Amino acid sequence: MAQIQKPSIPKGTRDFGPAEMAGRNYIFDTIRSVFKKYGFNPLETPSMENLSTLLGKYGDEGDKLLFKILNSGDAFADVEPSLLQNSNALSLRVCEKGLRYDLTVPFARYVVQHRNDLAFPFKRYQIQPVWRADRPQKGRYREFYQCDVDVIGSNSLLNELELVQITDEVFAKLGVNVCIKINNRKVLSGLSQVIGYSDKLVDLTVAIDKIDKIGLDAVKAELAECGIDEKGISIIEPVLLLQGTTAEKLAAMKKVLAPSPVGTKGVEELEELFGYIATAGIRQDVEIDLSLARGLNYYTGAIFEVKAKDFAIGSICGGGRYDDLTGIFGLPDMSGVGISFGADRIYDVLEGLNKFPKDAIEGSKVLFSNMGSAEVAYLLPIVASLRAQGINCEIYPDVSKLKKQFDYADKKGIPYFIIAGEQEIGDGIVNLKNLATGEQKILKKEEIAAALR
RNA sequence: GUGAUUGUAGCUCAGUUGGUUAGAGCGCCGGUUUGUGGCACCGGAGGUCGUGGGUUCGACCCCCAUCAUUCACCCCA
Repeated sequence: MAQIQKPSIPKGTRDFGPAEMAGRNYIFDTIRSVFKKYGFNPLETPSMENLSTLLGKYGDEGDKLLFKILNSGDAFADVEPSLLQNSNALSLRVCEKGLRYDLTVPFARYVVQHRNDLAFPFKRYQIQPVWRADRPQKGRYREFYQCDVDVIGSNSLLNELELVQITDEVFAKLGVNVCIKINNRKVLSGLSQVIGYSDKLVDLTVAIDKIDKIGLDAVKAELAECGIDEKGISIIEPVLLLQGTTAEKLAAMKKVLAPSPVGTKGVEELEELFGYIATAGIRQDVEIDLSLARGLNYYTGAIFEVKAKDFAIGSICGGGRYDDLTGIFGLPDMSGVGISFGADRIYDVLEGLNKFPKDAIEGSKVLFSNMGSAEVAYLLPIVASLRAQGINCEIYPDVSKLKKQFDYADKKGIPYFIIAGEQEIGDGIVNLKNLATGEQKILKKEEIAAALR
């Protein structure tokens, strides 16, 4: 034992034992049930995609975080020696596949490939793991699950509303208070136009996204570093500091963005969406957050982010509208919008706030003792009959001391234990013990099922 | 990719200016109780102190390297 290296799993990956799986399935089931309720259908795509499908969709930063898969066979067979100096070019030469980085891009690829078979607007949900070669830390894993809902082929902002409703309902069911933050990329574009730096949109969004973390002054410094002049910064500043009601925020933004048609469109979209939201009876907090930018390159309209109010772990959902994602794959004019629930972070939130229901583990209801072959023969038909009635139960497989069998039941959290030895067999009965109270009952075979309900 | 942090029993951790057989709690196994668990008491197994070098009469402790861990930044679920 000491000689052998302890086995391990790769950095940023995890095993999920029975206890974790109970919690995870509770989350997946809850989310899935809401997705279905809104008319979304399931989709699964392969773990790996062609690298060409993935590259360039997530920005430079995202490209670096892609897990690439070495070609099978002798991948390096015909590699020119000069390539060995350039790891970037080399990796493209020897890897033609990569692990999926999110579920949205594979979804867009799927839609383009199957465009003739789909009914549009196409609504699908997808719950699968994704992989990112990030350095792991709290709430960040290299393999984690996303639960995506997307509608593609409709420009209506009712779709955005539906995503807000879904988010609202999911977190109501999970018992978590969240804040749903909404922004619009067009507003950000408009902002960059208004200050005369429409080419600096990405720098602008990256900088103002940080305002919560590093503060106004640091953001201004970063903007200046990007080459934006004082006049531009002074135009942006009041917008970043917007306070008050949604209506007040919208009015102020409208004013600033008036010179920009795109920006004005963005404000109008926000207005319309918040108009819907006001009438939809949303219970969770929903607010406009201009500092919300989101790095993913493909968003063009609404942007969503959800944070837990009572637990610090970064965002637990993110999404937005993308007008051109399918265009990259050769199908233009197909706008989509979606949101992704981060199941692993939601798990951490539920655990941190102690919000998992107590009965999440659906293990055996009763354990049957094993006191020998005659006793087992007597019990097996009873076991089978309970199972036929939908009661989870098991029989201890080895003949051993009752202490050991009791311990086993305790550890697995099985609430009842049935003892049947010579005495019981003779009388055609069974001894049912409630392990929590210690109470014991003598029951006829037919009475067992009723006693367990 | 950048900056830190930690690495001693299955788990959580002690280990005094470097000194002989490296400790505790929990867990595990056995016994008190050969058909009645949780409690209690008694006993036991289990570690080449992450790995590889170096300094030293002597290293868990100091130095270097390496791997792993955790956290923060970047970015994100």
